[in-house]
Amino acid sequence: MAIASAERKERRPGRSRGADRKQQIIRATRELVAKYGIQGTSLARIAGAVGVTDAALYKYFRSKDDMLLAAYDSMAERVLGWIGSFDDLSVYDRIRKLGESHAEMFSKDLIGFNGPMFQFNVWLPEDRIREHVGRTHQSFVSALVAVIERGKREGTVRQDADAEFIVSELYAWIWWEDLSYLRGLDPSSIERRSAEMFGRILADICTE
Amino acid sequence: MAIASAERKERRPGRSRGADRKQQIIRATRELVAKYGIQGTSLARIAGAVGVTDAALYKYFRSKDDMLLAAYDSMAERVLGWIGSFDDLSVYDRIRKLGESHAEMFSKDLIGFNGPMFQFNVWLPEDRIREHVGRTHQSFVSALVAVIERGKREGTVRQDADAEFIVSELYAWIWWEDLSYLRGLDPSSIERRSAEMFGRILADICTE
Amino acid sequence: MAIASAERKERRPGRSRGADRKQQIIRATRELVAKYGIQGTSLARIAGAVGVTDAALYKYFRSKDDMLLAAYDSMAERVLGWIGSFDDLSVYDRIRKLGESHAEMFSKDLIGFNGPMFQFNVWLPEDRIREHVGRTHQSFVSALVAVIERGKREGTVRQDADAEFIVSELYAWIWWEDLSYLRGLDPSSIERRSAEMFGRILADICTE
Amino acid sequence: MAIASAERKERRPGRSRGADRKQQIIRATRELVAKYGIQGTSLARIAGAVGVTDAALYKYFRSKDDMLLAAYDSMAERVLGWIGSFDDLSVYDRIRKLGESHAEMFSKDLIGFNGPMFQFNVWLPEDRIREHVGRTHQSFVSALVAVIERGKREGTVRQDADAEFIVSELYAWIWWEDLSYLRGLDPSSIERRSAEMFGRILADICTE
DNA sequence: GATGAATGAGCGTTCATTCAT
DNA sequence: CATGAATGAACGCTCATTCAT
Repeated sequence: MAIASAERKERRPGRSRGADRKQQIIRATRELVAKYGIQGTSLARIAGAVGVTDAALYKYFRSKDDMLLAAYDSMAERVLGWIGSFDDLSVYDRIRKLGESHAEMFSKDLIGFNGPMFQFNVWLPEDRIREHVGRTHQSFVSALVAVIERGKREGTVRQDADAEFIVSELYAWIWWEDLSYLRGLDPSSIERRSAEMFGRILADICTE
Repeated sequence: MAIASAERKERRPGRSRGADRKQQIIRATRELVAKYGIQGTSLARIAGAVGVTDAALYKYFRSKDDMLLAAYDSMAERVLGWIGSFDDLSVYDRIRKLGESHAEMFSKDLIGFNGPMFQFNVWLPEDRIREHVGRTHQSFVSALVAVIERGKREGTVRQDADAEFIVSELYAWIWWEDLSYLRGLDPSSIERRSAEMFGRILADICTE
Repeated sequence: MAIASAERKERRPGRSRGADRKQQIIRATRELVAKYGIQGTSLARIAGAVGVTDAALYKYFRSKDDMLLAAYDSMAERVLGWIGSFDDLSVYDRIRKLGESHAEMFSKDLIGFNGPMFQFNVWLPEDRIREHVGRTHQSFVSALVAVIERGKREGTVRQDADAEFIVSELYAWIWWEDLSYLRGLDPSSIERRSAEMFGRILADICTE
Repeated sequence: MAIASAERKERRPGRSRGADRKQQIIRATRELVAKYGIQGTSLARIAGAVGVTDAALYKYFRSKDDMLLAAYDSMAERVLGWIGSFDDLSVYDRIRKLGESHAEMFSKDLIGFNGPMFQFNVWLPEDRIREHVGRTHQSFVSALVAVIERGKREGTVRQDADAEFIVSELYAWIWWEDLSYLRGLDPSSIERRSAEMFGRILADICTE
C-alpha cells in the first residue's frame, strides 16, 4: 500500500500526486469494506491504511459516503469494462469469453471486488448509496441485454431468445459463483459446477 | 408471531411477559437488520422498537451478539422447517412443492426473512456471527443433499444425478430469487422467470 | 460459600434463616472488596456470590452503602475483640501476645480482613463510609491508648512512656505488616523483620 | 507544574497545547484519584477538570488505563528523584536529609501525591495497573537498598546493618507518616512522632 | 423471602466531521 | 497538502435502585 506511493515519488510533471492519493483512498476503502463491511469501514481505518490523518481524507472527498461511492464506482467501472470487452468477437463467442473470464476477474478477487461488491449490493438503508447502487446495477443489466439483442440481430444468438430472461440466468449464475467463493467453498468444485451451469446457458442461446 | 403476543396482551394488564419479550426482541432485531443492516441495528433501535430501555434488553440476552444470533436462528429454523416439510410426498413432488413455496415463504418476506437473512449471509468480519452463519448454512446444504439422495434411493430422482450439483443449482436459483426481490424487481416478471429456472432444475432430476 | 447455608438448612427453631443470609452477604461483600476494591464490588457480584438476585439484597440492607458498612463493621468487631483479648494477663504480656497474634489474625487473612480493611482505610470520597471508618479507627486508637495507660498504672509499662507515641509506633508496625503481606512479600522475611520491629517497641515500654 | 501551563496560556489565545494538555490530563487524573479513588475517576470527570470533552482525551491517551498509569508514573518519577537527591552528601547525611524532606515532598501533598499514591498502592484487581505498580514499587526498594549498601562501603553506615531490614523500617515509617496525614491527624503531633521514629532508624545505622 | 421486569444515569470508547494552522 | 485539536452524538454495556407480584 505504502509502496505504490513511494514508487511514484519521482512524479511525472503534469501528474499531480493528489490523484494518486485519491486512488489510494479508494482502494483502501474497497479492501476495508471487504474485511469489515460498509459500516465497519471507519474513517480512522481508511486513514490508517492510507497513512494519513482522518482529517486529511476530507481534502479528497467531501464525506465518507463519497468515499464509499467512489469505491463502488471503481468496481462498477470494472464491470462495465468487462461487459464491453471482446467486442471484436461474435456475440456468442463474446458471451462465452465473458463466462470464462468472470471468476478470475471478479469472484476470486475476494478483497478487491467480490467482497466489497456484495456488501454494496445487499445494502439496505434507503440512502444515497442504496439508490446509486440500484441505478448502476440496472445499467449493467441493460448493457447485457443490449449485447444479447445485438447477438440476435447478428444471428449468433437464437432469434426467439428472451434477452431479459437470459440476463436473469446469467445473474443467477454470477451471484452463485460470487457467493460460493465468498462463502469459502472449494474452488475446484465451484469451477466444475460453474462451467456446467454456464454451459447450459450458452446451449440455450446458441443458434442451430 | 405477532398474533401470539397480541392475544396474550389482554390476559392481564401490565403483567409479566418473559418469553414473549424475548420473541419481541428477536422479531424487532430481525426487522431492524432488514432496514438498517447488522451494524445499523443498535441496541437503542431494538429497545425503541420493543418499547423498553437498552438496559432492559440485557435481562433477556447477555449481549447484542446473542440477540443477533437468536434473530438469525429464528430464521434458520424456518429454513429447516421448510426443507423438512412435505415429507409425506415423493421426493420429486416434494422438491416441486418446495420450489413453489419458496418465494412466498422467504423471498417475498423482505423484512421478516429475505432482507435480514442476506445480511447475515454476507457478513464478513471473522467473529462468532460469521462462524455460526457458516456452520448453519452448511447444515442447510447437507439437509438438501440428503433429500436428493433419498429421492435417488426412492426412484423418483434420476440415479445418475449429482446431488451436490443439484443443490448448487437450487442455490443459484434461490439466491437469484432472493436478490431479485431484494433489489426491488417487478414481482410478476420474477415469478415468470423463477418458474422457468426452477422448471429446468426439475426436468434435470426427473426420471424419464 | 453455598456450603454454609446448606449445612444450616436443618435450622434451629428460634434461629431465623434471615440472619444467616445477612452474614452471607456481609462475608461475600468483604471478599469481593478484597478482590475488586470497594467500587468494584457491585450488587450483581454480591448477589451472584450469595446466590440470589440483586433485588433480594434489599430485603436485608437498605442500600449498597449499608452492606459495605456492615462488612466494615464485621471487621472492626474483630479488631476490637483482638484489642480486648488477653485481659487476664499483665498489660506487658498482653501487648506481647497481641503482637504475636496480629499477623495470624489480620495480616495473613488477605481476603477476609487485610485486603478489604485497607480498602476502607484509604477510602477517600467524603461520604458516610469515610466518616464512619474515621470514627471507628479513632476508637481503636483510644482503646489501645487505654490499655497502655492501664499498664502504666499497673506497673508493667514504663511510667514515662508516651502512650500515644507507643500507639503510633504500634500502628507503624501494624500497617507495615499488613501492607507487606498485601504486596505479596515473602512471608518468612516479613515474620523475621516484624518480630524485630515489634521487639523494639516492647523493649521501649518494658519497665527495667 | 501548574506554573508552566499558566505561563504558556498567555502565549497565544486559543493556540495549540499538545504536551501541555497531556500534563494537564495527568495532573487532573492525579487529583481526581485523590478525591474519588481510582474507579471514581471517570473520563467525564477528567475531561471536565481539563475543560474538554471525553472524546478529546483520546487524542492524548489511548485508554483510561494509560491515563492512570501516566498519572502514577508522574508520581513514581518524583519518588525516584527524591531517592536520588542529595547524592553529593555522605550516605548518612543523605538519609537524614531524605527523612527531613519526606513529609514536605510527599505526605503533606495530599491531593498531589499522598492520596493518589496510596490508592495505587492498595489497588487490588489483577490487571496492568496492579502489575505496573508492583514492579515500580520494587524498584523503589532496590534503589533504597543500593543507597544503604553504598553507605556501608563508604563507611558512614554501620557494616553489620541489614540493608533490607533498614528499608523495611524506613517503609514502616513512610507509610505511617503518609497514612497519618491521609487520615487527617494533627500535623504537629505527626511531626513530633515522625521525627522520633526516624531518629531511631538513624541511630540504628550510624557508625560509632 | 425472593423474583422478574424495568429504569435512568453513567461507564469507557468510537464515530464522522470541522476548523485554524 | 496535511495536521492537531476538538466536538456532539452514538455505541454496547453495567450500575444501584424500585416495585408489583
